[in-house]
Amino acid sequence: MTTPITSPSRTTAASPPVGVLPIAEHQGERVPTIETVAQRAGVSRQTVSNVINAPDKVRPDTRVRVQAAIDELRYRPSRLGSALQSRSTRSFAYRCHIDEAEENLLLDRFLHDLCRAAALRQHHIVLVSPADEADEIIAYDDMYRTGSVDGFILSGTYPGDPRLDFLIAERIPFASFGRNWDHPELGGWVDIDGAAGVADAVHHFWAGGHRRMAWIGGSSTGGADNDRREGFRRTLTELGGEPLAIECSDTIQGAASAAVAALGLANPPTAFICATDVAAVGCARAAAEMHRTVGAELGIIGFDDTRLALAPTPQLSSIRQPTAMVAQLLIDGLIATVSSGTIMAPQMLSPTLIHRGSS
Amino acid sequence: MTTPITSPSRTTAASPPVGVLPIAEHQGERVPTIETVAQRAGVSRQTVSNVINAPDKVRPDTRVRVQAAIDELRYRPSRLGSALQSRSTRSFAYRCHIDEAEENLLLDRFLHDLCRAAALRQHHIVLVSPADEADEIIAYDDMYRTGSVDGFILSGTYPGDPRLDFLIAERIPFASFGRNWDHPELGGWVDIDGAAGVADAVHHFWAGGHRRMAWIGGSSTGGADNDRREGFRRTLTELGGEPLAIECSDTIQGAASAAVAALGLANPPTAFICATDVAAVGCARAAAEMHRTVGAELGIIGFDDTRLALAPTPQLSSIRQPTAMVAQLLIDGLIATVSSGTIMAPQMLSPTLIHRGSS
DNA sequence: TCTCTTGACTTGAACGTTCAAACAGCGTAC
DNA sequence: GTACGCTGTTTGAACGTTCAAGTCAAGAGA
Repeated sequence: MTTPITSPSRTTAASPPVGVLPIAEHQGERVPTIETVAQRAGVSRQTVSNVINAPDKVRPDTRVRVQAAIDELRYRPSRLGSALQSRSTRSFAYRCHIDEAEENLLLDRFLHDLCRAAALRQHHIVLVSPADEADEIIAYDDMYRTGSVDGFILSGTYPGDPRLDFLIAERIPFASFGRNWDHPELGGWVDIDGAAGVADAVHHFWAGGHRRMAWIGGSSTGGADNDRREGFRRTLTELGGEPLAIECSDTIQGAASAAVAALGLANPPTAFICATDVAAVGCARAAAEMHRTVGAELGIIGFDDTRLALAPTPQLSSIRQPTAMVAQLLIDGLIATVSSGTIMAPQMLSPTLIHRGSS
Repeated sequence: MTTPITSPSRTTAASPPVGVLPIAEHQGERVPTIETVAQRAGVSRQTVSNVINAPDKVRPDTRVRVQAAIDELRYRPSRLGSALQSRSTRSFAYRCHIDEAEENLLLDRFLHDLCRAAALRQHHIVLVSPADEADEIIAYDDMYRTGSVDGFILSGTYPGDPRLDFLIAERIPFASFGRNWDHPELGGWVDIDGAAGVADAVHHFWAGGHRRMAWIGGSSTGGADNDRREGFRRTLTELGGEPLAIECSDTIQGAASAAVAALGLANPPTAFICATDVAAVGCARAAAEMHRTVGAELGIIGFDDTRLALAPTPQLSSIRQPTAMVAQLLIDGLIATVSSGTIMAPQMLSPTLIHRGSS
């Protein structure tokens, strides 16, 4: 390469672009349109459109001729043109949940699944990144009114969530990962039965001989956390055990000290069921600090089955949420909402307890 | 609420939507267009357009009249309409990097920063989620040709990265977090001087009396990893020290066992400089296992300054990348590329060593 | 008074698509 | 032999915006 080297600047001020590569469009090369293809194939634009959208309406020989023109010109229909006409952008907005304060490996996975599910249906995910809660609703309103997206995917709903109220009141299409805690009957959501997942874990430990179990979770008032903790309480009480629920900050360190304290009690738990994998890793660390062996005698089960669960030795059992399925159901549900104008039926999915060395 | 409760189904099959909420558009309510506003204000559409895009071209009294109509109707200009006309969607694609195998807290943060930076410039980020590397290029090609986005933001570039070759060859606008390793002089990137960051860490430890330091990093062939490791080697050699570079899998566990092994050597290192926070947490765990106190006598410095660095006790020093700045520069650079047709000038930013208890 | 300029606003056209209606050609039924 | 239907294709219009060109009235300069 003989291009002269532009020495990289180290300043933080934005410097003007240095010209190197001429973008095709700036070179006067026009992107082929449906009209270009039509002329090339000697047909009208509508016939080209039909070849793409309804091939059976076109005589086979015409079809191959048009297809050849499409291939030669590398024509792809403009999403803008069809969006304007069909009044649908084929894209949904999702809030970029990344908050430095919380572990969110699960939502990362969900975001990934969401993209894939959307792509399967020829849709795109557009991110929103509001500064705060009030801004979030403003951003949604703006995106919908400008026609940037057809609807919204939510996650992490909670009792009194203003986003749901807003979207329903404004009659904007949405689908949510997380039930509508206040009015589940309204639908528009897919959720995981967290209480059932925790119940599985309790039964598993009970069958393994554990009689004293502790719940360790965040102090969050979120609906999902309560649901899981209550699942723990109820199930263990039904079995005749005495539930111990411990609140701690949602960090490895916070859970670790809480677990150390619990293990120091007069009648310490022999098994921990955790609201998140973060808390579970904290328990594992506490066990190490107290020189206790994790496994049959000291059980730990996490939640979400993220990569974190694989970090300790032994690896941690965890309750896995079928995020890919959730994503697919939400995308399909939201597409249906957009086209039919009706909210999707609610769906509750069951999580799966993944067994590893810690239980 | 008296709406009849639809019992949530527990099946995994997608069920048809149950109607509850009529979407506004399906009720015959038309979204206001520029024409609606024009009629309401008794002016032509172009005047409305001017009020929005060039207010100084409109007489003040007309302006307030039109603005009142806009407010009353809650009119927002259609992004589709203007995009079609201006041939620009004001959106960029970014690949959803989430791979179950790797820790990516840094890229999460970057994604967040990217959204914010884009929003500041009235742009949106659209996600791509390709199945594999070949699919990635196909997806880019598709998105660009269909006019779904104006350009691409890349991250995690590496020597021989086919994406850069493709985008340059096809003359598609892009900007990359991570230099063009093969042809840095072509520009189009913003990167962090990883070697310089590591050099800072080495100097810091050297000044603190450490003479034997170890580098712990993944076995990745990525450009950034090599750059950082070589920065370590070079700096320590210049100071007269003897560098020890250890390769391990990029997991907490992998780094921990590598660090345990290193600490068991005849002439063990007294400080670890790590390619990622993941590796640094592994070192901290190794120290705990070997009953060594992290701090002045056993130093650890991580990379990326993610939440992970805050998990151990003491918290870990880490080399922080200014991702928000990178995001802003890339967005501005890409916007300039789209409008001018020239690739942005390369920019190298310096990372910052954040001091905490571990060094 | 006539022309020229300026400011304020309007109109036509275009961006790339698809829906709906129109149309041509051909075979079939009465 | 006219009417009808079917198939394959074309044409007009519309989606919502903005650019470019146009109109029209008022003020300035000669």
